[in-house]
Amino acid sequence: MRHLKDFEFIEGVIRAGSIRKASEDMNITASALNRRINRFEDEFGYEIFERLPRGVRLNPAGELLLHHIRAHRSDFARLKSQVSDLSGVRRGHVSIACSQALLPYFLPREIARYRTDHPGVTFSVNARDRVEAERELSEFASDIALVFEPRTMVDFEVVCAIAQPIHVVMRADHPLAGHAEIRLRDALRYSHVAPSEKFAVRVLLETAARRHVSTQLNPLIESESFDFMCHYVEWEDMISFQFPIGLDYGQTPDIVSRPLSVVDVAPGNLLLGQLRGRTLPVASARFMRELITTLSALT
Amino acid sequence: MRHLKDFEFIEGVIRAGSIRKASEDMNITASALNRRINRFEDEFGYEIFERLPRGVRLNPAGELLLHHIRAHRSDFARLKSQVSDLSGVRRGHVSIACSQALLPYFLPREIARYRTDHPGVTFSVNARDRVEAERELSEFASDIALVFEPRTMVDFEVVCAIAQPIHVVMRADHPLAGHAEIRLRDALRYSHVAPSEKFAVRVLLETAARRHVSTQLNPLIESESFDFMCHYVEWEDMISFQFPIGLDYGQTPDIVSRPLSVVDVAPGNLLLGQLRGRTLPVASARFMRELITTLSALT
DNA sequence: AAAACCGGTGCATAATTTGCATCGCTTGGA
DNA sequence: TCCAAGCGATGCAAATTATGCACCGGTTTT
Repeated sequence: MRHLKDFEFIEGVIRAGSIRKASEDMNITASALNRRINRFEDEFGYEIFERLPRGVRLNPAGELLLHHIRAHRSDFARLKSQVSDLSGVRRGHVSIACSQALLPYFLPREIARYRTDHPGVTFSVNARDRVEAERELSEFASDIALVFEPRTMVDFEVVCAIAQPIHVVMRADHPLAGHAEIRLRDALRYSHVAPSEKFAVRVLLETAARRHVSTQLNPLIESESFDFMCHYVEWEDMISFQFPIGLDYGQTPDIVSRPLSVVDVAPGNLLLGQLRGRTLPVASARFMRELITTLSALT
Repeated sequence: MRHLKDFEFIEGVIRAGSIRKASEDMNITASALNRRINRFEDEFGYEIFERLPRGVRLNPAGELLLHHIRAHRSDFARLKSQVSDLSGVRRGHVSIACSQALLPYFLPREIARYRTDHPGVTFSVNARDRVEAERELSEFASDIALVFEPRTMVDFEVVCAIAQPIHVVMRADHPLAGHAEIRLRDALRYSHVAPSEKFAVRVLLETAARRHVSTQLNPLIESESFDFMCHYVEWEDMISFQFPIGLDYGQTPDIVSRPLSVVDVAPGNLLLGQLRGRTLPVASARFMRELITTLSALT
């Protein structure tokens, strides 16, 4: 696409950090690339790079331009997908940044169902924590985010929210398995594994535990992988924590989950969101609509 | 701006309706222009024009592209105004489509006040009816619309709404001037002028009148100019109708206005709006914020 | 003090774009 | 029915523009 050439070169220079390095990456001489950059700045009316002794760096105007470039590129992709939709082709791409809990059961099921109707639509799905997810949205690297309790919310437009109480995951023969609902102080008496503070589960548990001096988290094992933690309890008699949407009901009979009492621990909010004010590509918008339907039915 | 060249040519062709005509307008040969269009369609992957015997016309894909072009151009202008804002220059342009009622008093006062703080900001202000206003927004021809009761609302995002009861405008010695509030059936007993059905005032009056068989509008004079109508009552003893925001309180002592009873006639909604989902240029966004403040204080 | 990078520039060359002439086609009026 | 007018497409040479190469002056690193 001809009119995006300059933008591509600019992004290349940003990535490489210097015009010379970028020129090697992009099959062009440094002098030609240099002239393109200079010409663009001339026409644009403002410098977008600071010239440093060891290369170049975006100045504030350049940061704004970079955001514009990304927005424009994504807009153009959306335009193309709209146009190809006109010609009856059901194509497109959906990129999702999500919490780990959605990876094993929820999203595979949703995506597979969606793809039976839209086999031409491709997906990229990546686990991101709540900070990364928002950054990806604002860089147009992901269309849709589905995360628990995103931390900063300026660019994150919440499209749908559902509450998920934290569940205790344990072997079926665990003493707590008899309860329909588990009190936090009971749970914490047993050996437990827990995720790091990066994750909403841990934050919610700590917040709840701090309400009473007697309750306190003492995870014997910390991990960043919920997959690991939930499987660990199969091998050593411990309890783990996870949101129910990340649990596979009835698939593994020797592992069970029971909700923590919401009296003790506030439920986590699973938030479906996108970049504020952005119009999503058709495929993403359609898939998001499906997600909203499914999530709404969960409550 | 180099990367917009193709877009400019495409818009030129759309305007002219044929490549040859457009080529005359734009200092280029028909053959060169033809090749640019063809090359663009090649790279874009889809035809955007239907070739007709007497010229070319946009196909549906082209319509989408046109919207993208307009959005991109406006985005780029916004980017520039953001960048010039960085360098401390308070510049920019605000374009407004509004109902007639706002032209004589409200907007001049608002704009003048705004410009004392931002002397670098320029304005364009045009009277548009409620259908035209929305079209201008969606074509990026105006940033802000301020109209009574816009008819179709798909692309119109309401940012602020205030209710305005219709006022009766008359000479100070008119019998009705003694009432603090006027009943519709009383008003319609007197000779009156009225705007055409294009205007919200007329629609609201007709709707109200239809509630009783006895009340009926019989305008002796119809006009599309509220300015004309409100001044006419100075010369012949009639009554006219207008929203209070279009009236100049206390400036002309021999002309007075009194509200129609809201029991009889529903108030008109003055709606401040923009194109749905659009991020306005900085200057427009700031001015809109001012408008919201002023309008909110009116209620 | 020298080597390694960096962005910028003059100049010849390569690549692209343009203008001109012309083709084939459809349409509207004599 | 035919012909002129208007349209988009295209081959080819000229003009314009971008590129590559060699090199400059500067700063940082060694």
